[in-house]
Amino acid sequence: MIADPAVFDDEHLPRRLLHREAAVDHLSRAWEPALGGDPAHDVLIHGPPGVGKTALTRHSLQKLTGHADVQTAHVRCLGKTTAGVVRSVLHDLPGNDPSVNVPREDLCIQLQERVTSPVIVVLDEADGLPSTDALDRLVDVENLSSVVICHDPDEWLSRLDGRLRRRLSFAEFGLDRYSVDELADILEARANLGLPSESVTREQLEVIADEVAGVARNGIQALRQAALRAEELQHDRITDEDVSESFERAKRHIRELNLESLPFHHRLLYELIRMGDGLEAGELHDQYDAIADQAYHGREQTPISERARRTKISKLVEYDLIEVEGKNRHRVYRVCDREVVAQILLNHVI
DNA sequence: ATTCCACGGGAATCGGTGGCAA
DNA sequence: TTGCCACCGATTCCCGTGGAAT
Repeated sequence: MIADPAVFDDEHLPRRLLHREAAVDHLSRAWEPALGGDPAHDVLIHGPPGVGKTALTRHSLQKLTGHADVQTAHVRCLGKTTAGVVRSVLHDLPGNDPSVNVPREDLCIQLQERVTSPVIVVLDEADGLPSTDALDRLVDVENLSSVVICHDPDEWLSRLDGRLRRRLSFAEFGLDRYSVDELADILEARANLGLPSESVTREQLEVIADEVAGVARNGIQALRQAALRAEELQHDRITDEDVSESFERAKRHIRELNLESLPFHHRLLYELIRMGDGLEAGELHDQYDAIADQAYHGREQTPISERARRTKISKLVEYDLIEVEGKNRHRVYRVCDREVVAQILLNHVI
């Protein structure tokens, strides 16, 4: 059923971005100076998750670098320190990576030296930065211009000093969620590329677009899951049931990927919570202590303190893997989807 | 009103890595 | 080669907070 799986990857960039013409124009204008070898203008792009901010930027940068001598760096800011951001920019530019123990100030100096012609740096998920210090460092570099991608522009701008705020709000724009029709167009284009012709109807695509409320990323994943289900059940085209089942499957898939990406501590706590099906904090800690020695036996890691467990638990919540009910000592932990299982062996322990 | 208890922020610390100078 | 230093991520320790239980 799926002719080309890559079409449904998060990283896949379509040749043409549908329904983002205005935004593409906006970016081209801001970057126009770079065509003549001058620094581009800074840009602030905002909008809810999954509406194509990153795709838009990557797509437009690709076009730009095709006919202008511009270097680019794409930084995923989430959880990065200032040094981490600068390091990541250096990584994307030509030259060797500085070693891990180079002080922050030296990294900034290296960056100054390395940027001799126009460079555009994308700070993706900039809300994830602890401070705006990283941006301060970047704008200090001559010839370097930035693209800041964030969810809440007001919150972001309020964190900046006047000079930076003016620089960024010069070319600022937001992306909205797609309408059902627009997203259905996007899904149709993907289906044409990745699925055999006529395997999905326009109506089904609209159902998906509607269900995911205009969030392109989720829509594409749902379409993929619908196609996978059709494949498993050997339908020659996607059925309405494949579609209605696809949403839960897409969510589950994302959760499974998230869970597997986490270290052992997290997965062990997750598994305890899953088996407990509604555990109070006290119970959770007791169970952890009871099995810790055996569970960690033969592993590099060692059991962690209660405080550290709380940090892991917050991470599980952040990743939408568990939920918390109640307050204070009566809060209860529960997994969001009991079908999502951590692939660790606990049966011999519990 | 007081006690209890878990949360979560922040500072200190630990362990591993790698450059650099003696 | 060896010792020293700076980095960083992960962890522990300390503690203020706040709502339920007593």
